[in-house]
Amino acid sequence: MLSKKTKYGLKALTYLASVDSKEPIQIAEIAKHENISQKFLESILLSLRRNGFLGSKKGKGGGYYLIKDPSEILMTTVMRVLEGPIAMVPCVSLNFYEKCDDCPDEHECSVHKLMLQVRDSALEVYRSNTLADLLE
Amino acid sequence: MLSKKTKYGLKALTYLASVDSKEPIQIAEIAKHENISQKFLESILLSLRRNGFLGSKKGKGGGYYLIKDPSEILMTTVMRVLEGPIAMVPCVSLNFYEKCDDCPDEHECSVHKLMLQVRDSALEVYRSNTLADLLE
DNA sequence: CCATTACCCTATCGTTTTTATAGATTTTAA
DNA sequence: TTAAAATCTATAAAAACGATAGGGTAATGG
Repeated sequence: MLSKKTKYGLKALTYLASVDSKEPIQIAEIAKHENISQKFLESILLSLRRNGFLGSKKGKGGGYYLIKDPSEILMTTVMRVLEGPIAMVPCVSLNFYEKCDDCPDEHECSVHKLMLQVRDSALEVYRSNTLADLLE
Repeated sequence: MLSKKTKYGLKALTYLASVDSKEPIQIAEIAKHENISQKFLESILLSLRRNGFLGSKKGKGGGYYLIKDPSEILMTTVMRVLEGPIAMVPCVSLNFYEKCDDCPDEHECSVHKLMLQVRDSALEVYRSNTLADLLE
């Protein structure tokens, strides 16, 4: 299951991209427009800022804004920041690899074999989609 | 993340297919061979039986056995029974559809759009793999 | 009858997710 | 300089879920 964090994060990014304004957009506006808990969204936007997707401005007239062009924001990086590993099992993860403690040999493991294919197919989707692609 | 239930279930199915015996295999043997908690495996095998993948025999010499040929066991059906929906979001699920309560219109939703592609790509993998394919 | 093994129900523990609460800090506008 | 508007920070509560254990019941074979 996709976490709400990721879902809300994607929606917020999409909204910011659709508004296409250089002016910062306030959290409250995004939350209202996307039916999201404002406080929850607050922490999501914060992590998106820390990871280089968003810029922010404090005080009156402040808010969040996209730092890069939507066509340069790949879904692979967004997903990894919001959702974590793209692989369904750590032993097939490119960026979050971890050995299974119950598996003596990965190369003999049927689960490994299947999940490798699933990872690759998901990766291809994320790689071929930017934020701009989700807009229209 | 893939749940351990699914992981263990797949491993158990693979083991039963690899043994290729008409004789029932005991839970304890599967659990030991795959390093799985026996009690947990118990409930997993039970649900696999209830869903038509396995047969069982009680008492001395009892155990579980495959009811169909491994080449006829599609990963789509296995995954749906063990893991649930293949889609990451209910609003793009074929077998477990549910409307999002925060989304006024699915067709306008960027998350929907992306997750539709992810679902289709995963589906293609699961459809093209049977239990027999995981064996070798 | 007795040992073995699957079946079934329930409780528990731990983790993660989601949301809520409360305030601190920074910036801007007047 | 002051007040308001907004982001930032920390905490924790609540809910959901995952994984596992315990103990008893039912069937089966010898």
